[in-house]
Amino acid sequence: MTISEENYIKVIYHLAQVSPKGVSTNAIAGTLDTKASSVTDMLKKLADKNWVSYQKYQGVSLTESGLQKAKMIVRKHRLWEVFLVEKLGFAWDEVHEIAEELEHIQSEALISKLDDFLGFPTVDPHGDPIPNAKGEMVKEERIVLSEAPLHQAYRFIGVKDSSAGFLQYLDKQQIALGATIIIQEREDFDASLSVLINDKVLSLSQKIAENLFVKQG
Amino acid sequence: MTISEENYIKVIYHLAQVSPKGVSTNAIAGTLDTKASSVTDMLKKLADKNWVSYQKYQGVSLTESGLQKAKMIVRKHRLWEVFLVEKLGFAWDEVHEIAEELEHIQSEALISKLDDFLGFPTVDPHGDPIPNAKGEMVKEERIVLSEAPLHQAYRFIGVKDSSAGFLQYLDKQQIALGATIIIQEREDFDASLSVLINDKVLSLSQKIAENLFVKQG
DNA sequence: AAATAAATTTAGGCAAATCTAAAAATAGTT
DNA sequence: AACTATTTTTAGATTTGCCTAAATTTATTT
Ligand SMILES: [Mn+2]
Ligand SMILES: [Mn+2]
Ligand SMILES: [Mn+2]
Ligand SMILES: [Mn+2]
Repeated sequence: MTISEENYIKVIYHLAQVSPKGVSTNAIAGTLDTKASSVTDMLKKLADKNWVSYQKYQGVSLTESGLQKAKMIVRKHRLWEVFLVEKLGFAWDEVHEIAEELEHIQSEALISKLDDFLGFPTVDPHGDPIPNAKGEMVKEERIVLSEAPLHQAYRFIGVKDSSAGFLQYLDKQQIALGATIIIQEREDFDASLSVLINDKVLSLSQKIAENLFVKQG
Repeated sequence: MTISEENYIKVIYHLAQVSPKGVSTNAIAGTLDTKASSVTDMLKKLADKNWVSYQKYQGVSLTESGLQKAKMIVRKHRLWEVFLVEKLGFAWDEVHEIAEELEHIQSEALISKLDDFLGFPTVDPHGDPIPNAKGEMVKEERIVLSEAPLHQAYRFIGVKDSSAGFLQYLDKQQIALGATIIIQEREDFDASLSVLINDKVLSLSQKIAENLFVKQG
């Protein structure tokens, strides 16, 4: 499998979370910053190799073997992210691009030993689940803060947007994974929230709140 | 710089250690397991980018900037090898191929943090020196055991051949880096050696002895 | 100094991954 | 239902890295 094929498979996997019926050519092109015609070419190739099922004009979805491939790439990506943050001391907003390269290193033995070295982590630095060697992962029950009821204690367990900009904003506000959040008030006008985060009062715009995953307790 | 270009530059660097006047097209083709005509194509490209100086039929040598590039690739290769052995628990005969891929990961910050994490090692698991961020490395004074005088105490500090086969042979004989070696006798007939390694008697063929780097003391 | 052998380069081609421009299919809108 | 806009695919090129076969240059023998 080439690096390019792997990148396509992974993008289709991620986009399929939102569009389970079929991922569009344009959506893939947008994510990979390439042209729709290039995507069409690649989809034919991926279909030939039986990693996606594809019918002209109808979008694609991963086959069982494509799904398995995708999960292994995601597994590698997230394990490397844990390594970069936990062992090398990178900040959580610095690791994505590097992991984007590291995820393509082939060796099975390497990933298995890395997993062991890291203590078999179940989530990456952004709160995303890490598939195990079989592709299984626990999908933690989680909701976005913007839709959570008031006056309940939540724990901040993941980000929806993991762009450097957003992560740096959270750093600046000292909002870190694991923080306790209680919504005190939701403004009718702009849906912004007044929250208590680790006992400090903060105001969060709707844009921010809908990118924070929380769970009860 | 593409992965292919990096592989060529690194091979030219290694071959130049043995042929400082100029590396031949065939030597490169042999090492990279590719055809001479492909090498010629690439040499033109590398010359255009000023990483090698190349004249038809006369072989190539690295330019100053090519040499610097080569050292950085070697640096990455050897640092990753240290990581794989010291942190992940790979054996010294298992790491070369994996490092062959890892050496192409781009991030400067990654290598700098990895170097720090590993405690700024100066040699890799095979005893080869690791260039620092500026490309400087200490070249330890060393000789091959096959040419060393009798009855002196040497320390085993590196291998000339670092193929898995040779390394596994050394493992089997329990000859590890750092071992003390004293030559007791050299056979006239086949130049084989009778040696004392960590106080155990062993017989080494010339083929073995000429692939062991040692230093006095 | 020829003749032969070996090394190297050139010529022409191929596959992967991309692009632009044009054509075709689908979706949305009067 | 017909028209328009959007999405997607096709056609034709380009670049990179590689190949085979043939030509050329350099090295080695007679
Ligand atoms: Mn990637
Ligand atoms: Mn992540
Ligand atoms: Mn390599
Ligand atoms: Mn090594």
